[in-house]
Amino acid sequence: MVKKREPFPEIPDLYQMVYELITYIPKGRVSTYGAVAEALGDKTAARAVGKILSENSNPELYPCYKIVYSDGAVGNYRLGGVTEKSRLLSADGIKISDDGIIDLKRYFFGNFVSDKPLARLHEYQDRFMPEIESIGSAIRTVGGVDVSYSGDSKNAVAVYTLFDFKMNKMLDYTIQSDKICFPYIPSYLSFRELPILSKLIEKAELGKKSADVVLVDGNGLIHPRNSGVASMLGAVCGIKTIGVAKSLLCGTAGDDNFIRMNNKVIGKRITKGFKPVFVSAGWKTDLSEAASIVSEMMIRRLPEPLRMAHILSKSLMAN
DNA sequence: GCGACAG
DNA sequence: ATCTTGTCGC
Repeated sequence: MVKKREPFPEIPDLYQMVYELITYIPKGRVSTYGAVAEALGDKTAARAVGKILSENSNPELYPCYKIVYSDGAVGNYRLGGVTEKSRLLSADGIKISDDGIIDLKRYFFGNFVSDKPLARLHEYQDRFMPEIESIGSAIRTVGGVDVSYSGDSKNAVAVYTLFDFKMNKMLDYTIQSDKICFPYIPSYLSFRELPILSKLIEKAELGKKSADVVLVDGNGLIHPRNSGVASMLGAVCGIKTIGVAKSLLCGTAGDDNFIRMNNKVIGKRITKGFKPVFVSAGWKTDLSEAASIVSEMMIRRLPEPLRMAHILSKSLMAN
């Protein structure tokens, strides 16, 4: 099994797929957010399905009122709330009990035809193997990349800061804006942010503003399939990366601050008087040097390259 | 019932 | 990450 440098998989248009899938729910039946997510290939995307349906711009064509909670509760509806959603369902002949529950045994439809694109991405992550090794030569510069989103989450600005490692001072930065076409789904962050981030890295390299190693706002090895955005970004761009996350995606922090999953160390919790951050090796770095680089550059909670990238991208997005 | 699965 | 149409398990 080839574990690296496979071509990056095609990123599906989940928005369009969700809208099309729900048109196949027969009249008088309902489905659930989880069932639609399963048709996409991963039930954990249920919440993303909800978010996508909440942005439905054509309720005449796409009957999102037919999607209810997994316990049979009617659930939310942007255009008129639960009252309107219940009215539409009743008009289809669906009985709703006094406590607002639909009998899913009777009305449920889940037999969607789909090629399950998320399952394909999941498999790609399963095959992906991060290269973990020592950085080797001395670090002179460290970069930080972060992405900020517009209110509707359709556009984003990413910033790559270039820092002098020893001085912990910013030397330069690079900006990239882009449309965002993939929703946020836990453990699938790569597919949302890699397009904009890889463009950003390329632009920084062309401008001679790239660093020896790049801190990424997200995880590397701390990931259910050890395939966080930091690792994938490193592999795609051929750069050394380190993951720095503000909350723990998976695994458990021990008293020794190491994060373990299935008895393997996948990262480290770093606490320097602030709320902790969770560091993991991304691509062609290892945990101990990752932790020491991050720790040395922490004046505040986030290491300076990331803190500045965050501040810059947020302020640029505002304008 | 409440909290969790990066951003 | 913004500004909230989920689901499951502890």
